[in-house]
Order: sequence, then C-alpha cells, then structure tokens
Amino acid sequence: MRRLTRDELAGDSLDVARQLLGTVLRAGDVAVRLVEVEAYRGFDDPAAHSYRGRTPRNEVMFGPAGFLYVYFVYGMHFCANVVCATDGVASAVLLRAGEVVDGIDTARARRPHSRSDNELAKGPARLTAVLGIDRADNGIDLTDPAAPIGLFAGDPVPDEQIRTGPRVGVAVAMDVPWRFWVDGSKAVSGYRRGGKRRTAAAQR
DNA sequence: ATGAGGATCCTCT
DNA sequence: GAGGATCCTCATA
Repeated sequence: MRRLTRDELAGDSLDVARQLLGTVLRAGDVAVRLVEVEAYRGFDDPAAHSYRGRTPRNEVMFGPAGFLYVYFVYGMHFCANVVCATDGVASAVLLRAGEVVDGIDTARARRPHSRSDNELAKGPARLTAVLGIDRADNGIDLTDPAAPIGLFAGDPVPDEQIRTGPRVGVAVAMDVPWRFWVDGSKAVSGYRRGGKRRTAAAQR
C-alpha cells in the first residue's frame, strides 16, 4: 500500500473530502477504510474550529496539508481530522466513520460495547477509539513514511457511490452539504442536527 | 478566575 | 427520543 502524498492532500477541503473516501487509515495493527467524512473550511465556515482565528488548540489546522489534527470533545472523546489546505488557510476534513479492514481483534477489544463489527468505527470518536488515536497524536505528519499513523491509497470510490448531505451535529451552516459518504456502507453514521442556536423559524 | 458550551457515545424508555 | 457522563477550550472580566 502506498501512502498518500502531501500534494494529494492539499487543496479545497471539499475535493479532498471526496478523495479521502475509500482510503485506508492505519495506526499500528488496526486499519480502517474511510466511508464518511466532513469538510471544514477555514475562515468562512462558522462551523470550523478555525473560524475565529488561530488558537493553541487549532494551531495544526493552520499548518501545511497532510497533518493530523486531533481534538477533545464532550469531556471524553477524541476526533481526528486531516489538514488539507496550505499554509495560512486553515481547512480540514473530519474523519467520521470507516470499516475495519485489519486488526479486527484489537479493534473489538478497544470497543467492547460494539454490538457488531459495522459499529466499531461508526462515528468520529469511535473511529479514533478503534485506532487508539488520542491527544498525543495531534500534529503527526501522515505523509512521513516513519510516522506511526498513515493514510494509504485504496480502491477509488466511483462518483455514483458518493452521497452528500449536511454535516452531523453542527448548529450553524446547516445548509451546506459538506458531508460525504459511501452509499450502502453499513459503517456510515446517522444524521443528527446540532442542538443549540435554533432560531424561532427553525423550531416550527 | 470563571462559566458556558461543545464536529459524541451510551443507556435507558 | 431523551438525558447523563465529563473536562477541555475559549471568551469575558
């Protein structure tokens, strides 16, 4: 298997998101085929962590493409992104779900509550749990052959199998279809709208 | 120094 | 479908 190059991961997050479907993320003996991702783009996307400028947490998003951006949410979960824009413009793709294609025993051991193998990496925090990704992995260069985590080329997903829709769990910019998934995969997570900031119009 | 609010998951009903 | 777990991050003061 071949690692993706920085050139392949650099560009508009919408394009990179599509291209990431079908690729394989490996950490140690566990590998996951990505089937669901979301694009977050820099300064003009109110749902992106980078929207309000550079902070210690989102610093990796402002660096070069091909790096892993890991953040902590809800007091107990980690989510992983691939940085995809070049210096100065912060954009990233959230890795939302995948199918475990290697290291199934380790994956099951890390997700004891999973009722089926389809659920092992069905959701962004489940995906990081299966791969053993946490805060310590923030800022890893996925394109470095020596890096402990890598992103590898897989069988390309045909366009007609790619579906799009609004992003999960965000309460702003709900009109843009920046979530991409592989139609028919049982590892794709369900849609859920964001919980806060509901306007009076949206409630009725 | 403080407080509000999460790019979620799990366990009920 | 609702609620709790749990603590970091950032904005305000």
